[in-house]
Amino acid sequence: MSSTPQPRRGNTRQRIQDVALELFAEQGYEKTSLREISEKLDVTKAALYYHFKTKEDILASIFEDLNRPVEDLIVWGREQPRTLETKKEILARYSDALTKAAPLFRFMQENQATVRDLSIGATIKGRILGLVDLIRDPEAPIIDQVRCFSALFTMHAGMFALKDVDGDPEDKRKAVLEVAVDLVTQAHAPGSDQ
Amino acid sequence: MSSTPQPRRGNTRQRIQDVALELFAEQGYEKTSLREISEKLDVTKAALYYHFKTKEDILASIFEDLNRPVEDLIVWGREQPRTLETKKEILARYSDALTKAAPLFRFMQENQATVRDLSIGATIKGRILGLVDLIRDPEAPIIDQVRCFSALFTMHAGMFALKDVDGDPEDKRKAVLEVAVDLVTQAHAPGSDQ
Amino acid sequence: MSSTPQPRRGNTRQRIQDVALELFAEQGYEKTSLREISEKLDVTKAALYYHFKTKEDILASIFEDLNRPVEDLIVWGREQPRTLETKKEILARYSDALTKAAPLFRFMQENQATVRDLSIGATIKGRILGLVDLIRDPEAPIIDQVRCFSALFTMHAGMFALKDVDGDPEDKRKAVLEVAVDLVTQAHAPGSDQ
Amino acid sequence: MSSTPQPRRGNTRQRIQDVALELFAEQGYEKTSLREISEKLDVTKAALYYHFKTKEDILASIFEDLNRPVEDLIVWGREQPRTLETKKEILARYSDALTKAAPLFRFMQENQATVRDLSIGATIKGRILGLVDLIRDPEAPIIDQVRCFSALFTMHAGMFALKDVDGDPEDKRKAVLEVAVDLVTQAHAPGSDQ
DNA sequence: CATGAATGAGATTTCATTCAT
DNA sequence: AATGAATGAAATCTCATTCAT
Repeated sequence: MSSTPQPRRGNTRQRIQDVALELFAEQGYEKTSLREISEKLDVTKAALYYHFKTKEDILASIFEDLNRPVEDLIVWGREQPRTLETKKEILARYSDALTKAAPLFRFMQENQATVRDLSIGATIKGRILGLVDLIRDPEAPIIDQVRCFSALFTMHAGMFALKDVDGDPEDKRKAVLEVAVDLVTQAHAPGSDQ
Repeated sequence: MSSTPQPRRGNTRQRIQDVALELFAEQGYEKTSLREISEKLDVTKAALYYHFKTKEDILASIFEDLNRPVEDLIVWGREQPRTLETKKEILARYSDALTKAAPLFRFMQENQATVRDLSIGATIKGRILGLVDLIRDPEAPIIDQVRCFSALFTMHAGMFALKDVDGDPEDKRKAVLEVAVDLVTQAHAPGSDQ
Repeated sequence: MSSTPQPRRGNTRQRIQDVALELFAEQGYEKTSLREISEKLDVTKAALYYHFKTKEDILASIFEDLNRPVEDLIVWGREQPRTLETKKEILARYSDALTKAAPLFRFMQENQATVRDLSIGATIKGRILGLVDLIRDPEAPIIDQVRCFSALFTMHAGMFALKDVDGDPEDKRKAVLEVAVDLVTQAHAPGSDQ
Repeated sequence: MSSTPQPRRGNTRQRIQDVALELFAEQGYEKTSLREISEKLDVTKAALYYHFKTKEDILASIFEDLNRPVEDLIVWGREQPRTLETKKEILARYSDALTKAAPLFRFMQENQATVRDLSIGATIKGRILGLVDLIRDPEAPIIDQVRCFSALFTMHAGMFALKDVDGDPEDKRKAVLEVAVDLVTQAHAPGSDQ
């Protein structure tokens, strides 16, 4: 006896987030239906709505949880002197954050159009600009500003685009970080483009 | 009479592609419905099906048309000697191609998850790898390979992410190209990371 | 052969309105689902959406069609001299209109709370006030204004509440009209309440 | 300590009824969800189920409580001689009852379709017929019976429809009552319509 | 006296697609 | 070259209700 009624554990909310992120990252936000999520969790769709107000809310909650380190990083960065050393440290920490929440960032990378007009869209844009502003100098020549953007793109895209290149993941991560650091270093040097 | 230049005559197919691309780029592929497209064109949904077999087919046809220059570029590139000069030329031509079909590439950039499992997904991946392989050396140290990827990411993302930075678009384009060229140049130099 | 595919006649829109009104009047607006309507018509739910944008739109279209006579009556009434004779004629014509579109008016009578915050709510309120203003004199003593309201309520409610009283429907209709006429006559007489 | 008059103590049942009636009257029965009620009370939905068996039961309990005076009135009326004086008194008392439980009666007025097939539907119909039977004479000409119905409709609808007419509420109430009394007086007079 | 967690049923709506005309 | 009418499948979401604790 007591076969079917599984012991409703208190971690359902977390499990929803986990499964949702997994599917969102795999298939995209719109192609992932709540039915799919609930079936994978073996609960009803309505159960999702007990824990989250909307589908969008599920994503928002995931983002808020997993993006915290980046937020903290920005806050930290703003308090530091704007030296090259600081910038390198920021890149290093960011690389770390990206790696730790890889599925979220992969998702954001691959679903920009979708995410753009979700409620988190504005937030995300803000975070990215916040980051860029820690490493670029708005007075610098355009090319140096591009280098700073490029450093971030490289880290973002590098995480996922290098899957097909073989080599140890940690090595690849370091290589990506190094390229980013190079770019920022060049951008930081005065008269960098002569 | 009939001085109003009734612009429908055989060009419906083209108009569908134009409107579709505009909406796909603006809102994303899934959030753009055939109803929306047909309403903007002032035809019925069924008319779309006279010209295209499926929604996906509309996108595929757009891609095929607008991506041709890139395809040609790859073919051309393969016939050239693998010198730094060639690589620079490829980047320059690619920059040009990206600019000329900006909405398409913006769309691809922002809808990766969607595009990935559409029929064009594999094609796209192939094109990108084809491009990368024109400029990177698979025997080179990982960091140089990353630089090559980075050069391409920079051009892709640079097109759209720099909208908020002020400055003349053509200047920005040149700056982006220069950064990409720098990256490839560094990657090309033997012993680039010592 | 040719058994199932019924010859899609061009009157589906009308049939939807008919069935919808019938069910709305019988069960109320909210308790009538689109599933129910479509099943009774032997079409799919989606077919309803080909003809109407929303559930509310179905009701609105019914209202617009069937309420036209009342609208015309108000227009007509406004052009007449504000004599007792005119008022009597208005009541007579209104009684007629109510009878001819009985299900609609029964529905409105019994679903006031629902209808109130549908898009037609404001319209309906306007029509009723338009009617009242044809027969009451805003300068008259309150009691006479009440008599005018009462005349209208009587006709509205009388239509449906008298079902249980036996007698010929046409006789009942005449009796209701007569009571309404009496009320308005009393209200019209100067010094009616001494 | 404990000076703040913690108002929850055994009165939850009452508070549920109050809030429920308020929302039912404002928005209608179906458009008011138990979630809404419980949120407004700052308790959980499950708490409602501790006090009431079903949503319908909440309404039924409200009705039973607030309709008692009407019930008593009917009982009292049945013991009185069927004189005009008695009828007038009944109308006066009914007017009073309607005013005292205005939200309930407004609710019933505006949600007839809903209430009709709830369990209280039959009860309500019974009460109304009970009232009508105190003032009409089933042997009288139809027109006089209509006058009696009309007197009641007038009181019911008058309560809410006159909101837009300006004037002191108590004055309006008296005017409505007077019209009703007039109607019943006319109905009572033998040979009233010659 | 009440909550936290969940369910089953069902609602409205949207979409890509089809096909006779 | 295109339309009018419809469909089947699915999506998101809401609701009244239950029950162990």
